Amino acid sequence: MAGVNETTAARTRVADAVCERLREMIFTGELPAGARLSVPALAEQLEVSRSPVRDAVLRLVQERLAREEPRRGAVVAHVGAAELAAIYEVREVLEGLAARLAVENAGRRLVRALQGALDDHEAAMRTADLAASTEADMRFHRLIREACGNAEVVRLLDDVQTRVRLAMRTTTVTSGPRQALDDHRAILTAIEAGDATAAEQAARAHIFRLRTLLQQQAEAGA
Amino acid sequence: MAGVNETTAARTRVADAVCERLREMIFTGELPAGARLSVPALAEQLEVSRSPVRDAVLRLVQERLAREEPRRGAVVAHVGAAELAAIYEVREVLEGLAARLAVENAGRRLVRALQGALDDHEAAMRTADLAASTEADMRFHRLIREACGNAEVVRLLDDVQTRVRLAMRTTTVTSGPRQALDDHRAILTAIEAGDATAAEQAARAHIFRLRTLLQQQAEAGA
DNA sequence: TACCGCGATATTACATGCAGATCCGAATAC
DNA sequence: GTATTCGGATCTGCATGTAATATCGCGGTA
Repeated sequence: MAGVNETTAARTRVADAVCERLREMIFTGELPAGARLSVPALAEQLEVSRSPVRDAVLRLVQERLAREEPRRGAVVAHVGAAELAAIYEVREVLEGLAARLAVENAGRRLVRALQGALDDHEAAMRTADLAASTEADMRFHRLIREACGNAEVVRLLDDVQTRVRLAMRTTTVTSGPRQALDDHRAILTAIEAGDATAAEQAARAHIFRLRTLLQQQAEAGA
Repeated sequence: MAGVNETTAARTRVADAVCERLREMIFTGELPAGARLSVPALAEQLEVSRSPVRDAVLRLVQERLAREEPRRGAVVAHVGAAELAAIYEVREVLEGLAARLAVENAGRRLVRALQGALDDHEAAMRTADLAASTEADMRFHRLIREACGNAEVVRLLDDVQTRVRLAMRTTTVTSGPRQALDDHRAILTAIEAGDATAAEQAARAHIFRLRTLLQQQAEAGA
């Protein structure tokens, strides 16, 4: 079980560990977009039998991290510009919903946590630490959706974030962190004020701007 | 392969057929909410081996039509009132998005199709044909989302509709067809006028009313 | 009668066998 | 030089074996 149970020994399920490992390999680029997910090859590489690998690959397909090619098995999904735009259209309304619900549900604890994420984000920007900046950015969004009290919203936005991460690997796009910081401030202000409508609008505007930015980059790069 | 390949002989994949058959069994009530999805038992009943049944059950779990009980395997999901409310919150913003995009993308062809669905819906109401009424209702929504040009929206709303159907089986709720008809008319009017904002608002208001209705029924039933 | 331990049964999750299908490359015919 | 066909290797998808383990009924005991 080398390379698998090292990280996840908690669950006794090999298929879960394999699935997690494959996700990791996809996000680190070890398995780039378009790479074939050969069940026997992966089984040998991860030193497990084919059954859990097969289960894991099927799950990745259902999560849209992999695609079933006609008769070539599964390959790592390539999230193109058009698909990313579609995802962002959905993300816009979902983040707006999450922000609105978060205002209605949460209190000062959320505000403090968001302020912390924002501070970290600012600090990371000052030191030009891209990784920390991205982490703080994602944390900000995660805090909001997890405070919204709607499990469906959380699940769908988790899914969105995962696929956006994949798209970031497959296509070279950046999400304009400077604008993002201002946007986040506006969202936090609205949440702090307890203004659900303003929070929804600010969150939607944030994602809308990101989408516009991505479209411009896609057109420039094409 | 009795009872499986009868309906779906096209795809050479047994697991797909089993998955479809299980869905059917769930929606017809042959497998009620909470029923155990025993892989060996289903394999014998459907006269296939355990492998495709296992694959199919795992897929149903991922689609949230089944849930993994700790160590009892999978059971048919029970969509409770709270979960249904959460789904409807999401559905509200997604249907709104779909309506807005549909206005921006589609033309008279869509309007005619929607008018047809509406007419059928009215006719079904007059004859008190519940099944036909439900069908026309669902068709109306499907037409809009499939005209929106965003594959993500289509997929997510398909998912929503599936789980709503499951909820309708598991809990006894009706979606107030009379109000729905008026709502649909308002949506169509906005689409016909090419007013994207009005269409979005009308679609959201429609789902919002349904959600309110469901909540009232849940409270009354509790 | 209520409670509890225990054995029989059944199920999950993983390992492995196997047939059919597909793709790639090489050799051959023209 | 180009097109075609054949062969080998590999993969997918289904079938089945198997160990560990949980569930459930049942009889014994207080």
